[in-house]
Amino acid sequence: MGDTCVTATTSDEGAAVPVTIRDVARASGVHISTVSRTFSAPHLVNPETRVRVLACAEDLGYRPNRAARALITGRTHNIGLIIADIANPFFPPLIKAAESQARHRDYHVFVADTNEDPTAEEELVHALAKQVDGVLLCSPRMSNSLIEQLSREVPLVVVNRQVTGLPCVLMDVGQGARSAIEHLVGLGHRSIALLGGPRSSWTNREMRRAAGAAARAGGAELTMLGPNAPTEVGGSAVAEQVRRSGVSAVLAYNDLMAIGLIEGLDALGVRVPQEVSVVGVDDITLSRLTRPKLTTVATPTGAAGRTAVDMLLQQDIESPRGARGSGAGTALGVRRTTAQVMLQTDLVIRDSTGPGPYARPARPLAAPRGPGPHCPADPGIPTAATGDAVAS
Amino acid sequence: MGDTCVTATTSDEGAAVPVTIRDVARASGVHISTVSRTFSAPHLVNPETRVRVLACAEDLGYRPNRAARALITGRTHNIGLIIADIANPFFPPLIKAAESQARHRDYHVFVADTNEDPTAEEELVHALAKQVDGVLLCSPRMSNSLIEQLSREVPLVVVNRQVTGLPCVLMDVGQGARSAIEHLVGLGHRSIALLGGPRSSWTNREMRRAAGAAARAGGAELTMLGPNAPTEVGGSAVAEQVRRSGVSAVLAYNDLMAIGLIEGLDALGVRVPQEVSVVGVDDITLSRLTRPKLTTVATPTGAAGRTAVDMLLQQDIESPRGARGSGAGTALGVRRTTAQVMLQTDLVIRDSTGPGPYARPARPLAAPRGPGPHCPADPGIPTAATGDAVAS
DNA sequence: CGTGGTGCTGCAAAGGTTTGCAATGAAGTA
DNA sequence: TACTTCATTGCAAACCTTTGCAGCACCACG
Repeated sequence: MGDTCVTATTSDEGAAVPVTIRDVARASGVHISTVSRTFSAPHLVNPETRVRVLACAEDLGYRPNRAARALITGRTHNIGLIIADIANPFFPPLIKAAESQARHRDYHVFVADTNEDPTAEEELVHALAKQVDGVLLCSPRMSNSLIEQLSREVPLVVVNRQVTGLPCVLMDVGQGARSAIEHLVGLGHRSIALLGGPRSSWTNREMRRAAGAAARAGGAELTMLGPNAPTEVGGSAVAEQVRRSGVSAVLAYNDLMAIGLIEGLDALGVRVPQEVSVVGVDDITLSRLTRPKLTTVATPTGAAGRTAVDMLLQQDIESPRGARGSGAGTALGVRRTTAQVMLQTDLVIRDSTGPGPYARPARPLAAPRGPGPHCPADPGIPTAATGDAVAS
Repeated sequence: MGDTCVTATTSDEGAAVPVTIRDVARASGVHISTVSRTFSAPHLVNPETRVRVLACAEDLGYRPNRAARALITGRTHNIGLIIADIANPFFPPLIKAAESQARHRDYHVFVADTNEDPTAEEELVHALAKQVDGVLLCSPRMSNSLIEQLSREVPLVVVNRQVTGLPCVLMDVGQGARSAIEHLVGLGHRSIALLGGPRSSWTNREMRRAAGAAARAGGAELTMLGPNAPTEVGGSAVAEQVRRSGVSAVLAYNDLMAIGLIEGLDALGVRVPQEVSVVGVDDITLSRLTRPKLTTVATPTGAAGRTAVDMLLQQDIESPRGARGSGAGTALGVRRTTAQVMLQTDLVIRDSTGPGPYARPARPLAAPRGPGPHCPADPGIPTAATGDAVAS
């Protein structure tokens, strides 16, 4: 209704003529198996024949049917990518990196969004299992045991979570949280809040652990607030609570929450960083655009995507699915190699953190020693740990 | 290198035992065709048999192989979604809506990112053609003729572009641009710049056309700047140019550019909206978080995603692919129904626009009549034109 | 008792491709 | 000449599922 305008027309149009391997064989006067080999094992066919077949194929617009190929090879050349929330700007760089890496290996990526719902996650893995060669689970919310169980159905690589026996790509948020707390303590903050994320998040647990330890070591008091939804709304919702708690600094689960919190504090008339300092995690593009610009722990999302794809593909190659010839399920334990890769994080100091109540007046705005300040133009993501960092 | 840590272990683990329809048939003592029917045509099998088969299937963990099914039915129950840039916050809501709509219809969505590259776009359509039942082309950058040609290979629905003979989902950016210009003229601006986007974008052409007409009608001068990359960088890059041009207001191709521009102007010491007013297009979440909050033309992205999926599925149902039985390609023109849906846009007035040089001093901050101001909490997206708005 | 209908199930072909094996012919070796 | 090797190609089975057709048993009706 409303002003929505709908125009409809009908037209005669030629339907797609599916051209198969048989058509190419007929056109080039060879057997279909020769055509097949022209594409999947070119070195086995006579160069002359090959060019003839290729010409015919080109001519007819032939493209191998991946479904049929998958049926017999057991490899679809697709990989699934399960994302907790595609609208969270943390993920797009990871997705892009994974897609590009996959494309280089002649793989396609199936992206699915779970809306942070563990049930949807499980359902999605099942649905994808038969049409992909493996699945990348990004920031999964389901239980470890369920993940392990699902991994028997389809090869899995887990991102942002540690599951024993499964290949994992982790970001060192522990180190990141430590740097952040040290930075805040160095600025003279002694009363700090940790704005927690989803309860079932590995990252969340890791941050609590590391931040707690770092606060103790620095003689600061750490208040745990949460769990919260990892969104701006989740952040702005606790602004009042933060103000009441009387802390002078906050480390948020991610940038989105940090930004939401700053908004919320602003609405309450609390100024950042003059009255409260805020640190985020992820270094999403947005964090460079808000006022004040966000101090945050940069996570190497692109590298994580690439590494995860590499680990998945490597794992796949070792254990080809759908073994042929042998009779009934001869599933004698396949020796599988799993690895865990930990990627470095980096504190990026911008404008949302400032001196706290216990700041030494001598050097007012001095950044603490340790993790040096970064140029905001350079995200400071290490290039280490791309594919070749995967040990066997 | 760096601090990257790699841990590797090997473990014996049971490989996935692929359980097929045959296993279920054997276990439940019926023929495979009965098992097949239990899943795809339950009403054709004896209730008793059905429960027995279902029990066995459940027991064995059987799940139909979609690839094999696709081979014979010609329908994969997947749809492809080709996106110009997944990192552009305009798209995630569209993707989410499309996925959710597809899921309701028992379809899965294959998302792919082209990085705004027309060549990648074409390649992707080809690659997807055989493994999906249809493709949603979102903001395509390739030529109309190429799109038409590809549509003979796989059913297509085009979003944010008008291609005759093909089903299209459009957002009325023309109306949006008009409202924006009228808003600016009403505020007393007479010299306005249009920050153009990619040259090959339909939205871009449409905006130029409508904005030009509206400016003429309002007695304002419109300067065209562009083409530019539809990103923050693209926006900040023209800040200097905008300042030199001496305009008092700018309508940007999208919010990302508008935000980038505001950043750029800020760096040059030009204040928004005091010295220059800026309007964006899309109403991405981000536009509510920047300072100043962005005045923008809200586009109904979610509705577009849902509508596009519906149109694709409807089209698919009419012309099932891979007709069986009939001999060689009997591709006698299939009667296909195409529709074009135009979705309404809406001007959302926030803080990045203010009075211009010719503002009437009487009512200093009065918003112009016409499109009323919106409550920022409510994006003001009309709920019209979801699936059922598709005429046949 | 014969006929027709109905409800359920089995049979077998089909879909497009890959691949182990066998066949062919040519070239090389003894 | 006879035997081996090699490169190239064809043959046919296999992958897993769907579906038109036919068979069967059973019931009702005339």
